[in-house]
Amino acid sequence: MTGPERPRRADARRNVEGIRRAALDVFRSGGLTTPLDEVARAAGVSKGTIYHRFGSRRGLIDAVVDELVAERIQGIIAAVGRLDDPLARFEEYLLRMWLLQYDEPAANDVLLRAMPDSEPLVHLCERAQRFALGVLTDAQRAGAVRADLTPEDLHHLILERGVVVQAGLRQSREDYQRRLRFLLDGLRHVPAR
Amino acid sequence: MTGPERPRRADARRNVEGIRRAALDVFRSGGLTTPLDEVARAAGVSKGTIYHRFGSRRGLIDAVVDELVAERIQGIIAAVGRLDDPLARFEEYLLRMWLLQYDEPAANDVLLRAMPDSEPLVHLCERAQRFALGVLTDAQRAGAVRADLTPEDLHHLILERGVVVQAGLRQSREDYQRRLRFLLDGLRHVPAR
DNA sequence: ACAGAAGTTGACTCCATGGTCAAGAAGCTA
DNA sequence: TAGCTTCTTGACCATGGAGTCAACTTCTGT
Repeated sequence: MTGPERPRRADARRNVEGIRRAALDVFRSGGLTTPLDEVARAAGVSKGTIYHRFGSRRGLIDAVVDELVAERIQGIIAAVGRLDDPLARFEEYLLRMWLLQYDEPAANDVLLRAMPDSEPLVHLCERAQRFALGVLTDAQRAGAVRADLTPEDLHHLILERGVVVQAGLRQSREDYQRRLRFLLDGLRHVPAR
Repeated sequence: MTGPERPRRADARRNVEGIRRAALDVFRSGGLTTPLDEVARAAGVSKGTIYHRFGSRRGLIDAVVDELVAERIQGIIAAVGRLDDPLARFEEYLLRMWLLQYDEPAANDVLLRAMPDSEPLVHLCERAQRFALGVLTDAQRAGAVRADLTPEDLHHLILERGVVVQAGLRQSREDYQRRLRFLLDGLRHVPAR
């Protein structure tokens, strides 16, 4: 759609790259809502330049989201895809998604808010969701996961973790992980009690 | 400590009462962080009056917190206290706290932020926590709840729900409740698997 | 080395919110 | 009802972040 991009001036190219780097850095540690002034400062550039180059906050996010999260999620899908046991696949998928959320504040923002109109993101999320659906139904068919768990539940469980992490209730990674275990146990098939 | 309160003028008394009512109303539906202008509007009074009468946002909250949440929490403690079965007590306590959070956004704010220096609140929270500890250890002694669940976990599980509800991920009360079930099931004693 | 295009800047506007205070309004008492 | 005191008001200050733009700076091709 966009024409053959007439070449930009050298300093412009340099800046765009610098801003991308800075954004990755800043967003990774502070989430997608970090003030753009900070990105600007980190890139040694003025806020105006960011707007000039990327149009808006969202533009910048779109330009960076792939490297920021998409790769990680694809990595998870790939890794889980390599497993055989249905229950292991199910639990590993959730666990890895949840830990990604803990490790990268930005991942939540992506999963939570940036979605509505970032094309590549929507695509990615759909893909993940489709994958999750497969994992879930397999695990249920194998009798490893409770039957009343719906795909929406799964989706919700992930969003929920995002919110929790984002809120910054102090908890060490170990505690976080231990508590995820509680959750997972609650999702397993309940033999008649 | 405060002297015998020389009587206030009639309009002042009327306003204080009106503001309290309005605050209850507004905070109930919007949480404790709702702009005070809204409270003022609802009370048919100017923002300045609120500050004059209550000193600060926190002052207003303190003046209202009891009627807003304290009673509800005490109600829960009382109701659960009447139950006998340890597991039922445990689950009922959590369930009711969680539903309270769903039903009243303000409850979260109370549990989450207002705490640090509101005396009555601190007191109440301590009481609830002590109660929860009893419920937990009883349930664990009875072998109904997993042994590796700590009191901190319990506390955290409640805060967590608060955050989730506050974030306003759309979910009907039914879905919310159904998902709580997953959580509770994950907390039960796990017979050797 | 210069003209003109491309790029950058930072001060500016806007908006929302918390909180303050001098001036004016209203209640109370004699 | 006058006069004193208590109250209320709403305009005002401060903060902090989003986004804009006219003026200035830096490239680049000739």
